[in-house]
This record gives sequence, structure tokens and C-alpha cells, in this order.
Amino acid sequence: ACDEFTGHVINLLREQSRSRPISPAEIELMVGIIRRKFRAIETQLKQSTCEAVMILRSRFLDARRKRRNFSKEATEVLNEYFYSHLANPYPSEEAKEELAKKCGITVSQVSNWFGNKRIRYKKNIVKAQEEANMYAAATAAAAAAASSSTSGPGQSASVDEHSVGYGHSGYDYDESMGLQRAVPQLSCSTDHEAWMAGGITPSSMDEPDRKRSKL
DNA sequence: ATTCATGATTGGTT
DNA sequence: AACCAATCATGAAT
Repeated sequence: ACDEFTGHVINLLREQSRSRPISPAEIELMVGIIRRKFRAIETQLKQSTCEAVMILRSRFLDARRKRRNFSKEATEVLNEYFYSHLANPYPSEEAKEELAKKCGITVSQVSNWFGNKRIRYKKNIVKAQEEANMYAAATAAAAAAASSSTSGPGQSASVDEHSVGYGHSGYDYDESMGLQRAVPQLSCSTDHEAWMAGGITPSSMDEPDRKRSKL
């Protein structure tokens, strides 16, 4: 391109040389100027595009470290699935795809979410996963609505009256267990049946458990 | 400015 | 390969 342009300039100068004497030295000088200018522009262009690429890369690939909360609806859907499969909260690949589509996120995000949810659920069995009852009630209501035809007062349970004091005073193991079982589980369990095996109260509170994660 | 909540990443296990 | 556990990093709430 540079050569092409200099060629044009040379032609122009030759044309002008008819009306005005132009020395070959002058032409050489012109060519030199053009060459330098082209080099400068070239490197500058290279630099700026390189910068742009770097910026774009950090925008896109580093988007991983950027965390954007999921929409309320998405978490709603995910929680609904989680709590309605509490006995075996391991969605199949297909189910993951379904959830992903429904939530507008990727399958790996769904997997991440379930991973986080499982572990974080397990960490506070003791302290109210009242959420469970919320969603259980919701799905139960839906189910009840489906079968609420002839038989009169067969209505759903209420939500509800466990005033687990907030002021973490009592050890309410029983209640937590109750909560777990209170959930309707149509579990056609496959594998991880024992995902909450035995140990309820792993190393629960007290002591140097200065971890984060409350709720 | 701190603290809590939460999605993503990492390292190790099965 | 999927999972768990710990940790990181950011968004939102205080």
C-alpha cells in the first residue's frame, strides 16, 4: 500500500514537472517523507489494535471473574427444582439443559449453582432452611390445585408457624429433620441417594469455625 | 467502610 | 467426569 501510494505521488510530481521544474532529489525527499509517515501510522495502528484486543479479551474472558447475580426468576426456578428434588438434588444433563434454557444461563452455571446450593444447604441444616418449606408449599399448592376437585376440605398445609427464634438459642435438630421430611419427595432416586448421609451436624457451630456463610 | 450473599474458580477425591 | 470443599471476588445491604 505504501509503495502504491508513493507511486501515485511520483506520477503526480512528474506531471507537475511539466509546468514547474522538479529535481529528482525533491522526489526522493518526498518519498522519504511518505515512507516515514507510513511506518509511523503502521506502528501506531498496530499498537492501538493490540490494545483494543487486550481490552476485549479482558472484557469477555475475564467475564468469569465478574459475577452478575442471576435474575429473581432464574433463582426461583432453580430453587424450585432443588427443593422439589431435595432427596436427590442432582439434575441430569438433560435437566440441566432444561433449567439452563429456562433461566437464561449456561449448563455449567446450572452445575455451579447446584454445587453451591448443595454445599451451602448442607451447612445450615440446623438453622432453618425455611426456604424449603416455602418452595415445598408452593409446589404443594400447585399440586393441590391440580387435585382440588370434588373432595371438599382437603386443602394444603399452611405456611407456617415455626418460630425458630432467630436468636440461635436452641438446638433444634428435630425440627430441622422435620423440615427435611416435610418436603414432598417424588424421588426416583438413582445414585447419590445418601448425599446427606448420616452426619447431620458435622462440626456445627462453636469453635474456630469462623467461616463465612450464615443464613 | 463493613458485612453478608452469591456466582465462579481451584484443588483434591471418588 | 462429576462432585465437594474451600476460597476468591463482586454485588447488595447495613
